[in-house]
Amino acid sequence: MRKHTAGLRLVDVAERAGVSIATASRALSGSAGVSEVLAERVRAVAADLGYVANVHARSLASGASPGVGLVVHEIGDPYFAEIASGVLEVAGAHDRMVQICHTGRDPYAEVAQLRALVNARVGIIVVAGSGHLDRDVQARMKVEVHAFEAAGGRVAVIGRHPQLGVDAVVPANVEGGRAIAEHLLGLGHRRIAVAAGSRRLATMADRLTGVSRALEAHGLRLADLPVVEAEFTLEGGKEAARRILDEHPDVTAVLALNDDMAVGVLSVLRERGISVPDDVSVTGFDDVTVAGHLSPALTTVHLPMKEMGRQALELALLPRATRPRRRPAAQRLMVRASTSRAR
Amino acid sequence: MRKHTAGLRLVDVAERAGVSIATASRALSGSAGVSEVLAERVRAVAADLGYVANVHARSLASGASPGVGLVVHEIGDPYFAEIASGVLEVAGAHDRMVQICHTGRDPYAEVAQLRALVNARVGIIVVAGSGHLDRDVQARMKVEVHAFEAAGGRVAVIGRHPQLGVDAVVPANVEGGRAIAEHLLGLGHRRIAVAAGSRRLATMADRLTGVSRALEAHGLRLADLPVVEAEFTLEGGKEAARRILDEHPDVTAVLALNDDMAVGVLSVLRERGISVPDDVSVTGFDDVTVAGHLSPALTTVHLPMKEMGRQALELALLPRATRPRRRPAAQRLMVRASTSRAR
DNA sequence: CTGAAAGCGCTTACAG
DNA sequence: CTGAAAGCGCTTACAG
Repeated sequence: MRKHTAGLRLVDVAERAGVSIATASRALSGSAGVSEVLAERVRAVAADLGYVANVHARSLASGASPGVGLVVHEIGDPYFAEIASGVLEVAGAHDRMVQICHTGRDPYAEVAQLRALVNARVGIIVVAGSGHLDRDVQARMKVEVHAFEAAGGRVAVIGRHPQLGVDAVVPANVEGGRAIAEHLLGLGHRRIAVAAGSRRLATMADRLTGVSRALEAHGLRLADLPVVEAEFTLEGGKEAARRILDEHPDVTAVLALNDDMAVGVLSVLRERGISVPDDVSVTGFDDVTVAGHLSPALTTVHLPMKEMGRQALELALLPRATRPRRRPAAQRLMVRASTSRAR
Repeated sequence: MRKHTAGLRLVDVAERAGVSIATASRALSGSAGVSEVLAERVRAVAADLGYVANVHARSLASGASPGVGLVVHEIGDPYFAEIASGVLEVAGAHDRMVQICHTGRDPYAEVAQLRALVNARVGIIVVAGSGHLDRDVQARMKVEVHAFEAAGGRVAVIGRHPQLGVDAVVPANVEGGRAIAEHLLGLGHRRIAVAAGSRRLATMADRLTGVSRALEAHGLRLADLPVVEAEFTLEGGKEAARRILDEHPDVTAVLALNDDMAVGVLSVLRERGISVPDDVSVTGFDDVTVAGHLSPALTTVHLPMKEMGRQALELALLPRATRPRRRPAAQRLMVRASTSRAR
């Protein structure tokens, strides 16, 4: 904890400008009811002195806070780092600070972080992690979010959050899943294994739904394919790949449901001397910046993460609408070097 | 801005516990001078009610703030994202929120962000961006930092910040530069081009110093090599690579001074059909998570970014020492597939 | 050990 | 349009 020594206070600029602190306050916050002459004088004095209002005093007195809270699963992940970049960009343009929280992919940690943010009295919260399909998690999220909104807070989420009823930026996960699966099917792959994250995540469920639809269009069923669940990370991808290769050595393609996992898959394949794409094709999802520079360059589904971050904060900056807003984020199939015709 | 409706206040728990708010406050903050019986009763009531103190009121009254500010160049960069991950981890363990700021690599923006953080009344600031060699920038940084420290704030930096005199985590940039250059020289490379970021950054200067020393040990001089400056990013790497190839088509190795740039270099080389490492060897610096999974896997210098983030915050969490503390962070040469004997 | 009271630095009805 | 004053929700000397 830090002790402030007394800095410059509103009284100081008020005195110097020869007005009351009430007038000074109004002039500085730009509220109506001050003559332009006085307002201008006060502002000049403040600028001259380098005065900046104490956020805590201001927030306490007004009950309003300019802070924005950002909840991510793991900031070290490129997916979230790129989203955060977009959020920071917009926050900067609006002179707002962003407080960021990790959840470590634990849905209950997410609820706890949400509460911490509410307690920190931020005015806006952006939740970048995927929604969860677990009823209990949903219910808890809902409690926090509604309490926050009831108190005047604004929240926007990235991804589908069932039942939450807040403004959302929703990436085309279903379409992306379908597109990437179509791509593999079109190349003649039938023995496809899926490296997936937790199926309890809405994002995961949606991507799998897309994959399933593509399969059905080809007379196949997702249930007949090995779908290996692991952590939604590079390490998780490795683990999934090992299980896939051990249990289903005849697969011709591994469809990983995010790029991190795909990188892990590529890594295990390389270790085992299995050539990509000659022996096995591999795909990812997200198209993080490095995806096109991997070995081999990764065929994946592009999602505009940074733009999604920007849009989410922009939504949250808007006053609340009567019905939750929904901004779709388009996907785009990126065919690169990690896929080829089935052998 | 958000309007709070009245939440639970300290009075509420004090009343319910049958004590004064003074006692309640002391019990909850764990300060001495309350009987254990009362303290326990108050804590039980607070927990029961789900009471959490209003940070703004607390900060205003006590003059102390638990917030930590983190300044990075660009959170979308894996280097900074990984550092941020370490910072968030430690912050979480200490129940502190972190406010994060972008500088977009503009040193003056860095100074401005620092000031914003000071105004936001955080108690701790971690500066993750490299120090700058420009005198004017240094002086301004120093002013902000000292004002902050004088007011009781704690700051730690990552990287060398000349003249700043604060606790620092200092990566072995000189040694790393020397190691990576040694590696190339050992492979017989002599016509080496350097893809560098701004030489005004201390990090860059240090890495170049290391390179220079290695060269001298082989009777060469950095001044005789093409050192191309560009942005310290993937795009900058591309630009540098183009200039290097156009102006010095005979180089046998490109030594990029961070991984982002190296990725850009690899990308341009691929475009032009130049084989790595057969025609040209390429090296990076930092060893971001994906470096080992690039095409080809990148020979680079490993720096423990996440650990550096952790250590920086841990330093800042310590009370100020009489002399600034210095935690070195070791480098490690990672030889992978992007380098081979000079042709 | 406990409490009444002042004070942190602002904002905002309420008067004028 | 302007100002005196109350109040936001805490902490912390100061008394007892």
